[in-house]
Amino acid sequence: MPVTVLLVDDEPLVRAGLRAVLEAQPDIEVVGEAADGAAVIPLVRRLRPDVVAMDVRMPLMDGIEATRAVLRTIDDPPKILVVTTFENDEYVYEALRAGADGFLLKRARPTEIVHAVRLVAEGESLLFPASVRQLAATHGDAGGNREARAVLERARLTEREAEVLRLMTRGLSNAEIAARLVVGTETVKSHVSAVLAKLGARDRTQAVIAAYESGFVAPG
Amino acid sequence: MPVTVLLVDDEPLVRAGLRAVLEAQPDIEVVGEAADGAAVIPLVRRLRPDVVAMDVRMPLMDGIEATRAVLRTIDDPPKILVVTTFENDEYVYEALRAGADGFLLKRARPTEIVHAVRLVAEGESLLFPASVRQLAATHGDAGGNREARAVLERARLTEREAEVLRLMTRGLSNAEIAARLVVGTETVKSHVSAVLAKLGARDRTQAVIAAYESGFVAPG
DNA sequence: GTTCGTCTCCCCCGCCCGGGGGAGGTCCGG
DNA sequence: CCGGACCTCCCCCGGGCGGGGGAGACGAAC
Repeated sequence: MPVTVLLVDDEPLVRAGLRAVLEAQPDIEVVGEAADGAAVIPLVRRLRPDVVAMDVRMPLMDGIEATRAVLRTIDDPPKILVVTTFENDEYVYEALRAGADGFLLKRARPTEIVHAVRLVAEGESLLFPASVRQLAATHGDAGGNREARAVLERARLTEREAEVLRLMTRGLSNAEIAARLVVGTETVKSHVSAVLAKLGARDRTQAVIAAYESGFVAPG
Repeated sequence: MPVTVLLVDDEPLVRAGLRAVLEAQPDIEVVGEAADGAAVIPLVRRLRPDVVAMDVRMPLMDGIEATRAVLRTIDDPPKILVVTTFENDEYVYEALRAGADGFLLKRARPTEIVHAVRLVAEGESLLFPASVRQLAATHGDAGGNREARAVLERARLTEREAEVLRLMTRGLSNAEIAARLVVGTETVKSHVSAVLAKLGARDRTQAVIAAYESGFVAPG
């Protein structure tokens, strides 16, 4: 069965864009749209979407409030994918606190958008989707770190994946990790790929950054 | 003129190995050997080597003491390249404090050894030579960070290189950095290579790790 | 007993990365 | 005036990396 998505954004253009991108996927179905967070609750009750793509900034009720409302009033709530325009949107931290499962930049490429929807639908948390990892890297606020750590935990790396990530943060290559763990390099590649996917990282460097920024490893 | 090196190690075998590796290079010349730190001062006075490859653990006077002695009593002192067997040798921090310019693991590959000698001879500090970067990553001691930071400063990245490193720590690819700085990707590659060389990093991931471990960038 | 998650390994493939070496430009200081 | 440092760009080249897809083995949970 396909992944069902509810779009919540005050701009019709953005909704149309998201719909076009997502509907192009055979396994994703957009089941509804809303122009404001205030309309979300009844729609979620009726449509029971797997994922809600939620804009942060909306006129009546913003994405943070709407996220809180959904999680508070709906049992077996849908996954919340927060959609934001700006990288340095402090609201994303609010959304994290509110319980959002992932983030998405509006200017993300279609493949990234699709990827993000699938990931959250599968129950994986998107720690550093698209360029939000850059936000984490730039944001000087100390409070943000705690949330990131919590989300990393929710990313639920398996034991082996966590071990591989730890060795990545030591600067080891795939071959070196393989030697250290006494497995084949192909195995390591599998784990590394899993780590990259779960962290929303494009390459091992971004994964290591995510590890530092989230407190998975600490410097010094 | 060639780089002149003085070998200081209590094990003849290690000295022979280092000599063999270094003498194979046309631009490197081993001008002397000593079996203990206690013999270093007069030898340095007489031979005036560019680099002293100094073992840390020696019977009479260890490498840290010898390093302090050399820097204290010799004007225009040679560069000190500390040679150690173990990755987790707390002594390397002592050596850093004492003013050593670089580190070298005995099990490093010949090319790495040669590379390290050339680098310190050129006045570059080896922040994470060979696998000492792994030490920095594992070592939980908070005190170690200050030294690393100091050495990073001594690595003297140019302004442009520092900027490139900063963008690397944001997870950007060479192409993305090029776009950001409005230069060609080949230019970025040059800067990246320079950064890797100065930090003793093998790839951008290790460079980012070094940046975090040294305090060049801080998480959160 | 069957499903599911995890760990393991395999193949193919494109591409970015990093090494090596070279070269022109500016600007500053000796 | 002439180095020297720095920034810029170029070439060639090999290899590691990451994506995609598949598959077998094992133990735990249902």
